[in-house]
Amino acid sequence: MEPVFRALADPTRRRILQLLHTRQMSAGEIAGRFTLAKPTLSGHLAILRAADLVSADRQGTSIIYRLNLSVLQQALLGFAQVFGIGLAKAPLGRRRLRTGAG
Amino acid sequence: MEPVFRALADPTRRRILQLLHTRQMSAGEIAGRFTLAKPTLSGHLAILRAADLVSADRQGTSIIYRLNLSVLQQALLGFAQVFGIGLAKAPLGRRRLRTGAG
DNA sequence: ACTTTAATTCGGTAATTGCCTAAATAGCGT
DNA sequence: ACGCTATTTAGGCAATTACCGAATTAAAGT
Repeated sequence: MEPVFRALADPTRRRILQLLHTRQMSAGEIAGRFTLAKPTLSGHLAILRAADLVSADRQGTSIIYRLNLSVLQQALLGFAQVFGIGLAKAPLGRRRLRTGAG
Repeated sequence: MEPVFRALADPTRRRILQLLHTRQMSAGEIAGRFTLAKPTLSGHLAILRAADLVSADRQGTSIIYRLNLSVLQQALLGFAQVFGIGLAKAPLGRRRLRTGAG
């Protein structure tokens, strides 16, 4: 929980999570969405990995990152509960995917 | 939202919010719950104020801090919604207050 | 084995953070 | 105005953070 909140503190890392919520993505593809250098993004991804907010799997020369939504949910839930804020999984199915070129 | 997540990153500040959820409290009383120096706590409170997570009202020589629960709720809601996580206000009424000496 | 592509690790820098003690500010009672 | 209590501001220090370019590691194709 501590590393999760620490990870969420940075806006770049929150954007990465949002990006990975739409679909899984390679490190390079993620880096391409930002104006930061790749080593910088790699560092952010390492922090997200340490917080278990994302998982990484090598696929050829690429490393594919995906969001661990349940970890994020659990962290938000645990925190929100302390304040009597209820938190519930959304009805199944994500936001509609965009078709065509992004 | 940015300053809120930045504020939530520190465990001391999260504990302060939890403390203020049970009841409002003076700066000194808050400081008494921690082993940190008062100026350090004062700094944390300033950050929470800047994020609008707490409000401060002078009452005599004391300054009474109270939690802005709705701001916390809104921040968590806004963030959670992006991930399709629903978040709802709890049924009215806080955690039972402790009677007697604390 | 060499090259290409993809990502990380290394080494270093500027800015921020969290902490402290000492000093200043603010209100209240005398 | 003086002293007491409560809190913040100021000044400084060590640790962490976010960033970069250069070098390294890893996998796959030639």
